[in-house]
Amino acid sequence: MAERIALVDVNNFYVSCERVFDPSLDGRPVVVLSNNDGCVVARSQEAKDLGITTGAPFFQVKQFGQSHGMVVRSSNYELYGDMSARVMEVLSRFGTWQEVYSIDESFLGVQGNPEQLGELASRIRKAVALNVGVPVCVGVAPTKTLAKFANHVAKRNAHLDGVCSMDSMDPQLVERIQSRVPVTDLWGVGARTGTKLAGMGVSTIADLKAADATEIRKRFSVVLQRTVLELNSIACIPHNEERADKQQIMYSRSFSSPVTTIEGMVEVMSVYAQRGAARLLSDGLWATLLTVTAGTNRFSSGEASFPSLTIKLPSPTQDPILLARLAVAAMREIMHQGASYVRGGVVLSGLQPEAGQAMLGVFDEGGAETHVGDVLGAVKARFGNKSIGLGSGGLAVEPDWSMKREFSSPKFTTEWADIPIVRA
DNA sequence: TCTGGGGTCCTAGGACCC
DNA sequence: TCTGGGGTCCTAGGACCC
Repeated sequence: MAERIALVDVNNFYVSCERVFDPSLDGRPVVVLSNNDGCVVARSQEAKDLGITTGAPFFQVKQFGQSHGMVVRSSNYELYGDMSARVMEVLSRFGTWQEVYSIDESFLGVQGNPEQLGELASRIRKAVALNVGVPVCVGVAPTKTLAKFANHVAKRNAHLDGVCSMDSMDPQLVERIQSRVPVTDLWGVGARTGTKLAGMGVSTIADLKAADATEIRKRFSVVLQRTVLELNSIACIPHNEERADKQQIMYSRSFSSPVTTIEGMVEVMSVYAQRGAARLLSDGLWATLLTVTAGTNRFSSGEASFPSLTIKLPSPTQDPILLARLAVAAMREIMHQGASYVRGGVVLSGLQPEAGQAMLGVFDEGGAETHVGDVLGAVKARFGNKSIGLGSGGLAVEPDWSMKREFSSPKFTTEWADIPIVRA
């Protein structure tokens, strides 16, 4: 009985979620766009086959795609978040431990002989398809890095039926594959490191596996050294089943049209700070640092500018009034007269649990304001995000910089009015 | 006309302390 | 004229991930 790690992820997750509720999308090229309908962030296999790349600006591929029958969706994070929770719940039944790694990926602790591991991987796949309706691939190996690699192999070889368990593979075959796959396809090796490695004659996974781990650490970092060890079946990336405590909360968006006035950015900061405060409240956290950022268009000619300012909060807080006021004041300080901003953001960091502050709160003059935050949060939870807000954050009408979502599907699973009706 | 958002971890270097 | 060494904490920046 060997201890192994399975990496399960959903194929083309956002597209697969859309397909569950609209089967007419099956077999067609489908893309899902980023916020503001800016870039392509997810593609169906058919869209990949058309040559549409991740990150492609939508306006550049729109014409071409649509002339090939491509279907476009704006991102529907309410739907994807809910579908993700369902997938993770199903996966949790199969592991001795589970680490949810991203919205569509999870590591699982699994055990068994080679035959049992292969069967388990197939069962996982069937269970998710049956219970949630989305397709997954499963990679099983002794380390996280190799599990990611096995998953990569499962995805690229249709005859494997979405499953690859390294224990059942001929070692020579593994070696052959590793000597063909570029090192930058590996988890943890990006473009920068790839270039530097190429200069040392390391271009495939097999090359990196054969490299001297100590030397790699000297020239790169402990991160890449771990990758080398993991390729050699020495597990050294720890798993944290407990979600590590959040380090920061960021609310940052590009605008659907540029903001050029101080009043405009003041409005943005007020809204964004309140969104950030709402997340602090729901996570039970206080912030001690507040950063505001703005940015001009980095693609247009001329000097781009990205002003930002971090301030230390007078005391740990989650108070939306205080945060909005300080964010607005900070933005007034850094923004340039006459600049045309296409994005803005509020970052809350130096986070600490509110529980530790409960006793101090009694002596804290911010106590009354905090109460307002609770009320705001409760009203929003019950009547929706737009039901109440402070000052310029309480906008009854969408401002013209607010997000564009032209092709959104309904919130099939999280909104009563949007729940699909089935007639038999 | 139009180009995402939200994170993590590691390292180097400076400030400060004894 | 000589000008330590070890430690911690913080921050900025780099690299990576999905």
